[in-house]
Amino acid sequence: MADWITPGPKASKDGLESESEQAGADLAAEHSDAHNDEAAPALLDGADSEIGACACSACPAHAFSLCAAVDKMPATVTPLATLIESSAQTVPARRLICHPKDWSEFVPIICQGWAASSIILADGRRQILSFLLSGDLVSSASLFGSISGRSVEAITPVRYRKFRRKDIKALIFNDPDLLEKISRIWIEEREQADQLALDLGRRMAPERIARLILYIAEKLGKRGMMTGNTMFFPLRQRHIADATGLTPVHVSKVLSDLQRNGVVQISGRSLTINNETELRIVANW
Amino acid sequence: MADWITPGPKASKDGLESESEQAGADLAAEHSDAHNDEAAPALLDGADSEIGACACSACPAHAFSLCAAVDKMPATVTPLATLIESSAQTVPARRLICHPKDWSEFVPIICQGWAASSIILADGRRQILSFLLSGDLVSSASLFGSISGRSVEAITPVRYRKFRRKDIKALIFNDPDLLEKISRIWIEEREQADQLALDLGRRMAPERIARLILYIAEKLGKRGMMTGNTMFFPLRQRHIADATGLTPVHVSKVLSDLQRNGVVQISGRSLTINNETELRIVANW
DNA sequence: CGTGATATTGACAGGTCTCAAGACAAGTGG
DNA sequence: CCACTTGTCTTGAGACCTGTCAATATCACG
Repeated sequence: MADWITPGPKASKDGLESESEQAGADLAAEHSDAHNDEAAPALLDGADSEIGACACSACPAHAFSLCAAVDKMPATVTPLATLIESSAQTVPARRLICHPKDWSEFVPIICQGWAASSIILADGRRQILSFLLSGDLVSSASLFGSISGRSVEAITPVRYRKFRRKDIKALIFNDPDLLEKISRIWIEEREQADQLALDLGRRMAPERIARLILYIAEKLGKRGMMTGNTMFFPLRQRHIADATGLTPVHVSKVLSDLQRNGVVQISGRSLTINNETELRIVANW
Repeated sequence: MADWITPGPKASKDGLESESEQAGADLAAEHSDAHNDEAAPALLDGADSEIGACACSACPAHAFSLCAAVDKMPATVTPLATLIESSAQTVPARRLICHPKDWSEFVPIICQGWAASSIILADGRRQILSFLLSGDLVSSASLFGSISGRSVEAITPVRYRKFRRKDIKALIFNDPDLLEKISRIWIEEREQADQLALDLGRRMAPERIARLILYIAEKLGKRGMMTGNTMFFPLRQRHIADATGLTPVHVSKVLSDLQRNGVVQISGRSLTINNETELRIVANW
């Protein structure tokens, strides 16, 4: 054995194995609905109705996502029914939406709720690569080929769809407009991956956390999901830790600092940016 | 000011501003040539000859890269001459190939030598996102739109080309085979970006460095640029530091450990993996 | 021989991790 | 209604990994 190398940090023992529902899951759903009140409530409970009609027209992120293009597609090209593995499925919080080995044929798209895409090592270390909101693909790369080793976990209760990659791919290759749109998503995704590497490699803990908050606020803002400086914020400190390469304990200390100094305020599952200027200074943004 | 936050680490003072040639640049070129002896030497000095003929046919990474497709393209689609901004250019080591604001119109491709693609902050902190070898694009995303804030720096003397994005893009959109090939590059790139985030966020220094060495060895192996367990290794410890999110001082200590324990051996600009099993244990690979 | 870049080494400091204990909220079963 | 569990958050003490600073050596180069 390599006993002269320094041992790695112990993996967090907060496993994913528990199937019990988390506290606050209902609150999360409620809050999420409050922000997406244009979604037809009928679609939420009767998940398996209407295979033919794409529910994406009710998706708040309609304009950003692939669903829009699928929606506009004349059914003559490919019958829509074959594009959709099943109608939207709903899973409770903390459930895995995609297992690391589950990428062979289908591409999931988040319809509603928050999810996290991450890599999990055998020893339990985990790195969250991105948070997914309504209309988000896990990665645009997943449209073209199976990506391995990625897990997708629901943070709030999540409604999602799975598309058959083969069909989606054919659709994209035959539609220059769609391809153009995908390539823009691709560039944006690449940009975000680069920034993540920069954050993890070269920034201190308060900087990383402040940037994560600002990034999420911006993302929510684009979807009209900010009310003033307040946003629905279902992330556990463990999620923040796994996204920023820190430990939950340290995240707690940094967030306490931020709140003690009146920069942000977190209560329940909502976060308010009280002093955006200061937050940007901390974030070096 | 935010005097209650912990200050960030001082940026490394090893700036890029110096224009003097580094020691060992010629050695690097020599060595590189030794590994790429199938490249016609005439192309190396007479860089501006033969605009019409694509020199990529001599590129050792021919099969991996976009150049192959461009090469096969019938000239009737787009005259090759218009695809190429200028014939291959050669820059000495430590020169910037692409400035952060220089991505408006052209896409660089490395023909020969080693380069590093990185993000550099105003305070000097730098994160290397990838090392580029012959045939490598900086990022496949750059084919579709300008990416901002990325710098590309020559590590050895580098020969490269710039393609006009508009033309390349048209080429790709009209050739399904090429698009398929690009999408495979994309997936691979995404995979590597994910692994980088995992490395930076969740691995210890020896793990990161060992993985970097193994990754480079694998990359060189695919190009037939390994001789046994020995490879040309022009990276300065500063490059390793900037790629792994560490400081040059700490990289030196970890590498010293690795060499003291007979895992690897570095002399001059070449690196030998003496004990691959042990290196993989350290790398957790 | 002075200069600049690089690499090595040691002492020290500091950011983050580990471990532990406790508080709190929510759900469960008695 | 009350124990009990589970998950989350907070706080403190101490350890450790890595960064900072400094001195020195080497090498290439002009």
